[in-house]
Amino acid sequence: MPPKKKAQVVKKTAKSEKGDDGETAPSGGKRKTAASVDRGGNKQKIPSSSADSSLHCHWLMKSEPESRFENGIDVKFGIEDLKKLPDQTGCWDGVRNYQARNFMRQMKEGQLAFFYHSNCKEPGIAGLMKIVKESYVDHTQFDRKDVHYDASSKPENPKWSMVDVQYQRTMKRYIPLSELKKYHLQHRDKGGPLKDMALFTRARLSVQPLTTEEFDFVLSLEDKEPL
DNA sequence: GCCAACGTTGGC
DNA sequence: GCCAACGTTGGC
Repeated sequence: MPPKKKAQVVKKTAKSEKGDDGETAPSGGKRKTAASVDRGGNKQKIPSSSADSSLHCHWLMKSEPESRFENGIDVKFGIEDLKKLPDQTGCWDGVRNYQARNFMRQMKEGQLAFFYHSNCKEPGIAGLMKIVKESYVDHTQFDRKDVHYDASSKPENPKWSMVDVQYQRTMKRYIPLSELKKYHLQHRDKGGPLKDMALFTRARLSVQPLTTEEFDFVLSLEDKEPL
C-alpha cells in the first residue's frame, strides 16, 4: 500500500523546522553518508540554481484510490481526494520506507510528480501534482492513533519526512500500468525512454524519480491512442 | 485472495 | 555482519 495521505492541509504558517537529514537508509549496506562536514571551504549550498547535479527533477508517487481499511482506518487517497482539499494541497504523509523518504527529501519546490494509483482495479498514472513544500517532519509518526504511527521514532530525532503537494491536473487520459509496461518491455528490447523506469525496476518503491526522458515520454502518451 | 519480490528485524 | 524469518507492497 502506498502511503496514505491524510486530508490534512498543512497550514502554511510557520516554517517547520526541517528535520535534519539524519540517517541514511539502514537498508542495504550501511553506507555512511559523508554527510555535511566537508572539510575546508565548506560551502553549504551552492547557490547555482540547482544545487546537486545528481538530483532528479521529476517524480512518481503512489497512493491508493480505493477504500481499504488498515486498523479500522480507511487509507483511501486518490487524486480526486487531493483535488478536494483546500487549495488542492495536502501533505504526503505515511511514507515509511527509507528510500522513498530519501527521495522525498530531495524534492524541490516547484517540481512535478505523477500521481499514481496503486493497489486498485486498474493501476496507473492519474494526474500531475506539484511539490509546494519541501520535506519536513511527518507528524503522523508520533500519533498513536495514526495508521503509520512509529513507536521507534522520537520527536528529538524524527525518522520520517513528508512534503506538501498540490494538484495540478488530471491526465488527458488515464495511463494504465499495463500500457506503461508494454512500452517498458519494448524499450528494454529495442531501446527507448522507459527501459529503466523505476516503476518496473523498483516496483515496490512508493516514491520514485523519473528522468526527464521518462517524464516527457509518459506525458506524450496522453495524446496518443492507448497501446 | 494469492503470492513474488523485496525490505526489515533480530539472533547469533 | 550474516542471514533466516518475517512483514509489506502491490500486481494480478
